[in-house]
Amino acid sequence: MEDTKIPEEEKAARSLNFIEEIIEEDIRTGVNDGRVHTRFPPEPNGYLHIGHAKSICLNFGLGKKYNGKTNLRFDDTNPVKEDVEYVDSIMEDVRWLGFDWEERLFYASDYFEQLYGYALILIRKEKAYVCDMTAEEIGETRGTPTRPGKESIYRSRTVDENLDLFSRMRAGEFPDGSRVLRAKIDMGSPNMHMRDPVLYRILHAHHHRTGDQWCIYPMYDFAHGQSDSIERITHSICTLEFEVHRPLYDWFIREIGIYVPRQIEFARLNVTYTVMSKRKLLELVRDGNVSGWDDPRMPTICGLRRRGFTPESIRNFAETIGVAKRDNVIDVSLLEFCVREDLNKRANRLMAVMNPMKVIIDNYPEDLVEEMECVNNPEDELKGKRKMPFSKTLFIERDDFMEDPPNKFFRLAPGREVRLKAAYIIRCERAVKDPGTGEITEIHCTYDPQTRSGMPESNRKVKGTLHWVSEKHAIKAEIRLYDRLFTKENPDDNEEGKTYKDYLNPDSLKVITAWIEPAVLSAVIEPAVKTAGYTTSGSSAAGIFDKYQFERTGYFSVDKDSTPEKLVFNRVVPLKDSWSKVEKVK
RNA sequence: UGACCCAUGGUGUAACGGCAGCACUAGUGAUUUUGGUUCACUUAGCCCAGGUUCGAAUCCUGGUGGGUCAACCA
Repeated sequence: MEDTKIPEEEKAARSLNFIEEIIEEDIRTGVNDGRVHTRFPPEPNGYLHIGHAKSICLNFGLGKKYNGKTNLRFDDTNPVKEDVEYVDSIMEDVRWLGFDWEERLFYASDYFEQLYGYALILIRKEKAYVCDMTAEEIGETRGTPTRPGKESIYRSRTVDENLDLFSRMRAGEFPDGSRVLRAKIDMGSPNMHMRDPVLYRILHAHHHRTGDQWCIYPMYDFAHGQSDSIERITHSICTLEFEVHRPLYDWFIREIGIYVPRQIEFARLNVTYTVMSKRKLLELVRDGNVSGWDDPRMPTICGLRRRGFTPESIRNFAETIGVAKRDNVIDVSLLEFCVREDLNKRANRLMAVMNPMKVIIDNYPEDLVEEMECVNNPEDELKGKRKMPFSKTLFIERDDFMEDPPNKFFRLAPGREVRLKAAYIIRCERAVKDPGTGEITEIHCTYDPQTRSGMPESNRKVKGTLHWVSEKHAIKAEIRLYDRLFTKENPDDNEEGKTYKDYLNPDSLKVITAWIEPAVLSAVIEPAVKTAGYTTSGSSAAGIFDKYQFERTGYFSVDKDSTPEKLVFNRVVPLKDSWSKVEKVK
């Protein structure tokens, strides 16, 4: 049996994604002397989202796997859209995900002078020229995907004239939009990107790093590949929409005559019930549909962090979804699975009642308080135990009682027995109703003193086990119950005249007050709320971001809005609930 | 009606010309002091048509379907 199993495992271990295959082939054939060097190249014009996380895990993961390096490089060639606010948040997010670029933090703007030199090379080779057409004219003469473009009348300028004009562009002699530097390639190319693309535009704008040093800025195509080359990147991994740019990427490298990196494209991530485009995410923030970039309903990394996702769960998610070239939409339930899987083994349990129903134990002494011992985490003995006060008046969930229950209902009902977890078996004697509304106000039960947890009698078979809190000991806390932001699997797939906003889920946030066992105070208040200064960094403020499983309910994370007076929890994800399915069937 | 890319259960991803596997989801059952976890099982797949081959998910050709590209954005 063993010898059939081993090859199977080896086979599985050898199962590579197409990028790893390319890399291993390159290593095998000695390309770049077997060196592997990747980079993650965000533009600092927005917050990172789960799609970027896929790219981060991919790039840094490859660097690690093949004993190589991974750079963080900000693609900051458009000063009008970029800002240090984004630079900072991006670095925080990458670090939080667990990756380290070491001393290799770079900016495309570091290379502006070098890039300018490369442009000069192309001009001298008669491969680039200054064009005086307006943006509109350039657009009109570019043609369409099915129709070739027309050559610019400035295409035939002499090298000297181009050199002169380009240096004067740099010197600031011309207003924005008056001239550009263009590559001289092929206006008839079936690939639009090869139709004399713009290399430099005039932009009298303040840059977050170079200040007012420059008034001409390179375009993405002219900056990205060359930056890769300068950094000796071996495998430049980007998303599919850049596939059509690759001939241009290669053209620049070849014509300038510099180190040759290789661009490889993969399919970007999509997730059900959310949107991923920076524009739409920005709109949601700007229009107040969410509270900010880090709203726990957002697919942003800071949103997921605040929601209570762990870096491990996101890394595992990225690993599980794989990498390929076909378009894909990942079921959000896989993300939820990944965080449950992680939190199940690390989150301590606590009892919390979300929707309280008063239970009075009629035969329990009036003022007695017993300390019940609870296991903190059944998956991890090392997490130890805690004490929980038990008294005559308790709260259980309203949902855990039914006056006239169906067959499959395993919880409390008149005449039925149920176990209070870590405490006693109780029996429901009667329910008291408000004579006016008919609403049940309290339930009277009796307990069996011989069934305290640990006693021999406690092993008696009962159908259900409930969580509970002692009324006078419970701590009130605000709980934010989050659900998916959209009601539609693909909000971008909108019918007649609707937009993605028409599918916003009105119930994506419900705020309630819950009653939590007092252990939550020592667990949370002490380290968290008493710690001065909360930050969103996730590392500096112990307590904030701490995660618990509220028994039978879900996983919850301490929100940064918590104060010494009021605890706030975010629901990361509910527990799987096979009872709700049974209920739905009927 | 151009160029390029893609096509395997509901979703995602394997297979390197030799029995289509894994994960999520869904369903069934067992265990359980969480209707959680864990465990077992079930349903369900190679876009179509030709060709090459002893043998095709895999190679070739042609369809079909989907995606990308016409910012002085990245």
